[in-house]
Amino acid sequence: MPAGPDDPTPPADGTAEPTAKSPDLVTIADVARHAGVALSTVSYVLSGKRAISATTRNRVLTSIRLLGYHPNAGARALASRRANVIALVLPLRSGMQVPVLMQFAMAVVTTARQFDHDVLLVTADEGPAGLRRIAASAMVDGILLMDVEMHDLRVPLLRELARPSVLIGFPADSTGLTCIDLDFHRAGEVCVAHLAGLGHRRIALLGAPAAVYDRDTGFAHRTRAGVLAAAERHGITAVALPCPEGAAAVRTALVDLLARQPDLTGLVVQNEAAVGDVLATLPTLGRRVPQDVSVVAICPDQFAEQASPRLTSVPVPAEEVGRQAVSLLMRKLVDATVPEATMLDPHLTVRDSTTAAPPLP
Amino acid sequence: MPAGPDDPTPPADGTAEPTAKSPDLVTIADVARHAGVALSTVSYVLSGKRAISATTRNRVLTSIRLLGYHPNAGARALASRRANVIALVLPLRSGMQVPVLMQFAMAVVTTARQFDHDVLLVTADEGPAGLRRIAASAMVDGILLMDVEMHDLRVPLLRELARPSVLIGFPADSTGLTCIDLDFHRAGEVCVAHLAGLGHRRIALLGAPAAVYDRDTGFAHRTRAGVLAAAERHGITAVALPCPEGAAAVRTALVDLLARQPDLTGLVVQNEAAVGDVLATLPTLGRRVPQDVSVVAICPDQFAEQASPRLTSVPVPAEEVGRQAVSLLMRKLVDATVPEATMLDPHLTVRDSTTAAPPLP
DNA sequence: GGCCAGCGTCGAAGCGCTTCGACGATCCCC
DNA sequence: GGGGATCGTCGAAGCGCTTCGACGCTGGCC
Repeated sequence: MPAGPDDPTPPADGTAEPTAKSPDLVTIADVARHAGVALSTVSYVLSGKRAISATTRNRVLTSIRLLGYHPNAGARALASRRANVIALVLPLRSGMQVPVLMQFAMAVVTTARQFDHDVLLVTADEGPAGLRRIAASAMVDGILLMDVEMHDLRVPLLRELARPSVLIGFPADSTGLTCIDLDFHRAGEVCVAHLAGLGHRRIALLGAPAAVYDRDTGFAHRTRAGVLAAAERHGITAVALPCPEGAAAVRTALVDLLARQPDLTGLVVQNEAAVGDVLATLPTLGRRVPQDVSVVAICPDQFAEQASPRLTSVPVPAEEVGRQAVSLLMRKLVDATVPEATMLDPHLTVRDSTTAAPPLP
Repeated sequence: MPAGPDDPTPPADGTAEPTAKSPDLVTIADVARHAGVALSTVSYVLSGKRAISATTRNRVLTSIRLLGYHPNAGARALASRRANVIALVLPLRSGMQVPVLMQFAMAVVTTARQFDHDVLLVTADEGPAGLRRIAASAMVDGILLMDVEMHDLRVPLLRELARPSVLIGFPADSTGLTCIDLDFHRAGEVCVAHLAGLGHRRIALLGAPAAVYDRDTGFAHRTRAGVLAAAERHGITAVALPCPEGAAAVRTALVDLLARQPDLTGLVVQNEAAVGDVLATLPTLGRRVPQDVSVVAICPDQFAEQASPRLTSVPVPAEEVGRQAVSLLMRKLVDATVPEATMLDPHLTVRDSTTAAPPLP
């Protein structure tokens, strides 16, 4: 038991038996009494909002430790009008983008804790009403919204909500909002530039499943736009197709694609759930990777490393986005002004799945 | 004027149209005044803890709607000693089991909302101290703990914590605790029984990555025990190996396995992240699935359906576990007694990856 | 030596809600 | 027709904390 995990200083006192069963029953009043100071003094020790002499502070801190005091969150929220909790709104549908989502969520929780905040998990299926409830009940101080669509119903609500929020992803109109994301337009361009630099002249983008485009999800559209723009600029031809998930569906999609573009030599894949199957299927269609077809993926590094061959990729920096999103939100909570738009630069890592274009037949 | 962002103007009574934007400023007192009843009456309308005449109730409800009233969560928690929030403790490490985790988390949130509770997301990296903090601060009414290890430090803490909890997974000693999980021992047995029934005499289990066994994670050990026990009972030989993730690592593992067991015809795979690669690699090692080797997976249905060939599998019923875990916790919150152990029955779905054993050479 | 500044501490007033006991009105039954 | 049982409503007392104004001290300065 003395293996206390992050207890600043465990029971300093030989005999003390503060472990007592009594759970949340120790209040600030108990601490004050035990330390022989006023209740408000304990509060000021905890918040640091007024100067307290070192002597008093130590006495209070000792009592706190001895009694195992933890401030009651509800009372604190009520009195201070700060819950020290932020909401993280995730899309309900599981399946798509899951590992990235998870990485992101974990980064959010970890970072929030560093700011002494907790995270309330909210699913998108409650829609705008859910946001309103969470905000109006003063349950959270701020809101982090993921998987924002271009024409998201929740966006106008957020604007009027009078609670700070940060969006992951960009809606069509982001004025007055704080948004952050990877710069997917540039990510698309970077992939194409890499392929073009290797001499590829006919390429394709295999993107998210069709449903994601239909839902008007920003990142998918932006990547496609980036790919097509860069292709035009480099004077190479590119087609962009959605890409389903599941080995069989991927095969069908590839067969289709190769029928349309038999002399295709470069592929950009933005679908982490499908990229493994793409790699496994291409050889069975007579296309070795990278000798016949070079593949660039937009996916988490972890996937790219584990694939075979290891994938040249532009990683989605989920952790970085999570961290920065929380930081932005925290700055807004203490009402610093923050930039409206933060676009993270894409970085392409060259691995084994791309090489110089084969000589023209 | 009603556009005032956080104008403390209370409904001036009479003619005032308090619909205003003012966010969390409408309190139960405003509602009471607007409806012309006592504050406590509004509270009783909301909680239903005392009879209220239909007339009064409707008047109050109308006022609530008109004013856009939402109870302040902090005040409610303070007064009622119930936060209406449960904690969901997830393992920090992303990567492993991610889609199952996500499915599970979503089911938890959705179910909790049906019970009018919200979910606080906690990562395991704060360890026991984090649990203690969450519980002692009365921030949550109950705790859901995932990814329990056999000898989990948090388990003894939970026992003494005086806050209801439900564990997903079984620690070595689960007395006094409420636990729920798929019955992995039987899941292992069911897989073996299926293969044995098809005439397979030499099989193997490819399990979780070695780290998971080293961490003493219950489900991995239990499945292995179930597989080995059933194999013995059926008089067939079985070996159990951990299975790494990533296409290249999977290939190595398979090559090893086939070197050790060249006449192997049945495979149980309990590693959703690797099963795709297993299927893709076996043919390249001269083993067609299912003609030469039958494969049964323990993985989410979604994976099994999308694989090629479609996998005979025992699904991990993540949603069901999530739902039931929340239900158990809710029952404990109103202090009903609940069963200590809930083991969900495994169900094997036959698809295209298993078939009768090839004739002996 | 007396005065004015902090400094450190205290007491009390809420924050918005739940809940308990009280108290008129009804209603029913004998 | 009167007495006791509801029924519906109200007022007030907290829940545990933050924060504001007040106040006694100490110390530097003229």
